Amino acid sequence: MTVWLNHLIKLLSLINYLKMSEQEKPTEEIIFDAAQKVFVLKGFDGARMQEIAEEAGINKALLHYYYRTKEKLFRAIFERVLGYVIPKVLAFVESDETFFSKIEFFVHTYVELLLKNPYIPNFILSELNRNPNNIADMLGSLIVKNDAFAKFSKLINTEIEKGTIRPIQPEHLIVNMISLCIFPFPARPIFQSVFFKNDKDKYQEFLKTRKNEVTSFIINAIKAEKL
Amino acid sequence: MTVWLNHLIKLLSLINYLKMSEQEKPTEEIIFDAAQKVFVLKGFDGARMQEIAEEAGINKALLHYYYRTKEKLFRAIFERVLGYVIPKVLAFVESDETFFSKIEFFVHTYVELLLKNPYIPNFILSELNRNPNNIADMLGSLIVKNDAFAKFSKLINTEIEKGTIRPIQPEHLIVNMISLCIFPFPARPIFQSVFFKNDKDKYQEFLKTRKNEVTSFIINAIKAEKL
DNA sequence: TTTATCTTTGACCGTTTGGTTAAACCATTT
DNA sequence: AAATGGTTTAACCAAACGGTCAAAGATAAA
Repeated sequence: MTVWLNHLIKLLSLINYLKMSEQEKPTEEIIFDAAQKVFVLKGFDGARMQEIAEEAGINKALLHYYYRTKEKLFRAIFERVLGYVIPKVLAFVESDETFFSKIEFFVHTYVELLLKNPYIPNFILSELNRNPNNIADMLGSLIVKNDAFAKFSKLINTEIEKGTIRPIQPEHLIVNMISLCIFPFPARPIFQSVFFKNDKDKYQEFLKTRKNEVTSFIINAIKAEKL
Repeated sequence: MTVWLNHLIKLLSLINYLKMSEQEKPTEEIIFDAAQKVFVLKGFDGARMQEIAEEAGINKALLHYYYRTKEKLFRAIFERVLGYVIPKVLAFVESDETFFSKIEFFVHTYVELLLKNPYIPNFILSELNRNPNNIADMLGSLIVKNDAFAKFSKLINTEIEKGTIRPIQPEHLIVNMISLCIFPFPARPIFQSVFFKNDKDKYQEFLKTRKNEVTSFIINAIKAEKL
């Protein structure tokens, strides 16, 4: 009888847990999401612990209970964002068969990622400015570990030898690719107002068309001239 | 005799003024330069009025005597920076004879400008994030007034008709040109650590080589294929 | 029911922040 | 030499900030 009751209690507890994991996120995650929202929008200096607490619907003291300081909370958010973004972007090296389709894959995944998370570039850039050394090292280890750059570098040199693309320093090519993908997002307010009379939808449409435009721009820039 | 003395006094006063304008800048300018230095490096939220005062070697109250609030001081700096940067960049439209040399002119002046003022992009981007509407309007009026975009747009379409370049939407081309020039500067800490093992000099050299690399990258990307 | 542990809160603290004020300073004018 | 008006300062202020604390609530075990 007691055993039976015990099982029942455990079952009820399990049901309750499943309910919770659907509706009531654990506090730690609520805080995390709220903090990400505020930090990404306002940067470290502009964000207020009070605002994060309100966004999470909790007391300010509870923030410090889970993440002791503002700096630690920010660091956790920053690492989470990087951990989410970087693998997605590096995947292109292992992706398709031909070199040009790899480039297409890269541009498309990058731009689509930023269409869903348009504030991430500004978030990373402003933190880069606030604290260049720490972050650069952190990023570096994440990327170097994957060895994506070395792989891509080899790919490029192979294509140059094959004669499919003109000679270009791998660093230049990848910096160009990244610049073309990212920059229109943090610079959105300028381009949107100058080119599209501040029409939000038109700029959104413009960003979508860039997926194909930038791809062919890059390929045209590097492909070898026909003899 | 009195007249003679008067002249002498005025002459001495003039000498004194010339001396001053060489060595002792007027306080207002000292403040301005100090504020620019601090704001550009730390952004609006990160900058402290106390720090600006110390940088200028004056009392904090004197800041408020000349520029009543932090917001007003920042705005003055921001307008000055924009007023310095934008005309230099727009000059390319009126510059050389051929279309391709215009592009070369644009890239070279832009990159050289940023080599001298590498923190300006981050400064503008972070302010863009903090206050998109105001600034975008301000930028817009500065550029629209000059009508540079319309002129460049016409130039592009002419070249397309002539068949010297492949069809491309002017907005895409100019966004690409700007992205390629600017982005490596605010993203410096990443690229420098990932590609150059944090070697400052090597990255500086890399940025210099971009002047030619980016120019030919763009031209290759848009020039029409030979039949 | 009691006990022990984890979670949550309101009230509070010391510091820093942007901004003010009244008085001192200083060069001209009268 | 006295008055004037712009400049500079030390001292000060209220508000906002990140962070702490003791106590109340909740939860599950003994």
